[in-house]
Amino acid sequence: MDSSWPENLATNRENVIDELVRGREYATQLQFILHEPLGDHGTVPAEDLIVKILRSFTKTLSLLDSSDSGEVSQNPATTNVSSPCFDDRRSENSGESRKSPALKDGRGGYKRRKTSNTCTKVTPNPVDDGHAWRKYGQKEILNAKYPRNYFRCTHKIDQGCQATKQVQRIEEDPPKFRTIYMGHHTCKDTRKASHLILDSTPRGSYFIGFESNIPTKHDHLFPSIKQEHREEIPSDITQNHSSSDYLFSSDLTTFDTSVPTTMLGSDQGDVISGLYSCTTSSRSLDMGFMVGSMDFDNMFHFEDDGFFLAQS
DNA sequence: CGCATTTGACCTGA
DNA sequence: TCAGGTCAAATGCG
Repeated sequence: MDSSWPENLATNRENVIDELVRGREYATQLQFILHEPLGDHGTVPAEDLIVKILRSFTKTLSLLDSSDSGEVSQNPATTNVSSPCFDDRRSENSGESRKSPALKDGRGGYKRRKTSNTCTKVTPNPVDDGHAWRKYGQKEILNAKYPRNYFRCTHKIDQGCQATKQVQRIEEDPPKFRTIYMGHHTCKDTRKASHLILDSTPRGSYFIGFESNIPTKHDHLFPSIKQEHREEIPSDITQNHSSSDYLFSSDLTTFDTSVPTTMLGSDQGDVISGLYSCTTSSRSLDMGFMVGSMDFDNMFHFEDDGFFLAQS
């Protein structure tokens, strides 16, 4: 971020902050209600709050959109910042556009995605985002020491989930892995939600847990991913920072808050920006929140032009 | 036997 | 033209 937001953006920025603060308040109220679901709040107020929260986010996004935040996307893809998280490129649907009739083996024929709408994350070890991934390719990259690994959601076939990610080791000594998320999970991966709920609920607190810093031996690079499913979140999540990382990024993101909500605005923002560089050029925010025992990721999806309730 | 990974071929965008 | 992204046959593993 360079410190120079255009002046006319200053107001916009204030508005954005204002909206975010408001949204946070709504979320806090909602959290309160969720803790007493049987109270006299009933479900209607909760839904009402949800609507307000969504509206707040929408407004924020549109503000950001209008200001065309020049702060982000100037980062090259090689940094840990990248363009928007939500990936609408999937409309082209890589696999389905195989057309070339004269294919040997019937291979190839896909539409290569453009490098847009991705969310990049750099971590000390391959991440587990709670989703099930299946490796579908590996490629040596020019000028890169390590090959890049390509993963798609395991539910691509059965649920048509279009989420993919690329994982590449970028450093050896302090091990560093760059994970690029693309696409949007449309699958219902109940595993993630249930784990998160189970793990976090008892604590009753909130906190953003990201990377598991448990040093893994990358004997084969992505032990966790290889299993292609579930790295469970160890139940001793308290003593270790939560082991799975719960991203703040497109879809793979789950916001595991475990810090008092009052902290949400400031400190965690730093944490987030340190690990993730998901850019939200507005339209592409897709975050999942863990509030109390509720996984927002299962409730909302942030779509291109707003949000919609995905039900719960 | 079913499913995941490996790996070389193929295709596309720059 | 080439680097990168994806496909799918072959292979391995549980």
